[in-house]
Amino acid sequence: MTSLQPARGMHDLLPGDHQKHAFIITKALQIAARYGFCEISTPMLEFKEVFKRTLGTTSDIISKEMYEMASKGGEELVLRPEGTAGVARAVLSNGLTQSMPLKFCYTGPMFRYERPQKGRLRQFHHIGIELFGVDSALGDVEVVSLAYDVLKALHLEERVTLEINTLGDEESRTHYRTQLVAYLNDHLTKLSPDSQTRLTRNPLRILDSKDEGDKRILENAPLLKESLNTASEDMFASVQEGLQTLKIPFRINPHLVRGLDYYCHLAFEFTTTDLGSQGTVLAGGRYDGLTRTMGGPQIPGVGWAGGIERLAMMLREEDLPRPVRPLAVIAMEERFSFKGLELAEVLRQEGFRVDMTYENNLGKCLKKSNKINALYALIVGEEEVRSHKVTCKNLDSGEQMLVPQEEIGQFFKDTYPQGRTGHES
RNA sequence: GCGGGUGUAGCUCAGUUGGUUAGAGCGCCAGUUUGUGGCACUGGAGGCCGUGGGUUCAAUCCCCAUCACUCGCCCCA
Repeated sequence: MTSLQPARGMHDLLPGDHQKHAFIITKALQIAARYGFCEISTPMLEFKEVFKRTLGTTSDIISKEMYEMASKGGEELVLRPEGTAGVARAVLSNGLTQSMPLKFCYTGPMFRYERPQKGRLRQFHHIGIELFGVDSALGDVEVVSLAYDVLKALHLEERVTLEINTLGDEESRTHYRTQLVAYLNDHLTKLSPDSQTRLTRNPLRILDSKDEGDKRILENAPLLKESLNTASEDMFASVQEGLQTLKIPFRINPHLVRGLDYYCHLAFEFTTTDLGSQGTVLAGGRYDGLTRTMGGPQIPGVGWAGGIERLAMMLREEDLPRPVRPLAVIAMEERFSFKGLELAEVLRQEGFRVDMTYENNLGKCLKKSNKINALYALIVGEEEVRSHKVTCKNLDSGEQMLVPQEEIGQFFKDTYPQGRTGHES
């Protein structure tokens, strides 16, 4: 197949969007660092078991959305559909369990074989954090607070709603599941077909149903709240208290359920109405049972993942950092091109962004300089070379002056200090 | 995976109740200006009308299939 299209649900990230992604990632990592989280990377390919054991075989992700392949040695490998299980695996593989707590952040592509839609791709990108080894609500609060700070840094906090819920500990959840299943079984025939299958696979998910008939039945269903044991209740209360202390607005949504098996206690989602049906922009929760399901020791954990594409779609142009305006070098004749390149190199060493204009026609080159939004054009022609100077033209004001070539670095350091991107001083 | 919509120039979109050379705006290139840009004017390039098949004297238009995107469901970030 030689179609010139990318494979379904796979998108090229062109410079415009790439900048948005980079901006989101930079902000998130920066803020994560303030909370003491370190960046790690885990492989995109993992043994299938890593996800199968932990996410639950009934979840859609495991049952139908994984890109699977066999290695030459016959091992079952999959493209990772999410980040948490891989990070947890890395904790165990590398024997990091000795020094808790562990605070990690990560970013990278994830893969799910789903029907693509806006905000739902087959290869998409997550930015996520995981906190291991803290079983108190303090961890939950800190993790949510970190998420909130990231959204604030992206100027998104106003357009997003934080919903939280608790799934309780294992005891509470098991108790509740029995109650709920018993109740729903009485209304089995009136449930939507989707919910009828969910009843056996993942009954808690029915709480989240959008079907009107289901919603009516659920009005009288037993509440998870009533099945919580005191430990679970206290935990949830502390989380709320912590969020209130930090003035993070939230709403309790008793119907909020996470799809993956490893979640317990806190579940939360930041959602938006701006993105159609893919409204969840960042979500996570607590997963105390995860490492044990993997065959390791029991290590409590909380974390979240944000969908970079979804966040990027919400960004407004004015919230993005304005790119630094470059300097444009124009050689009037071909024989002066290397002179121009030499000047460019001096300025690049000083941290300026310098674009060569590549042609030898002044009018054309000035046009090109405008197009790349250059602030100055540096013109090197016969006169300049003879006098060892360079014409520096401000493209906003039209003013221009002759600057001695050996002073060019200092000249721009003085007149255009903001232009020195990435310069280490 | 289920149900609906869309696919015409680089982008946003007209259009043809089936009929010769398929249009606009923006963008791009060139000229007016061979050492001075943005504005303006003039000209130009660029489409197998998503792809494959069918009906027809004739298909960009009708039919079928397929691919991609999109909306809702499902699921999830």
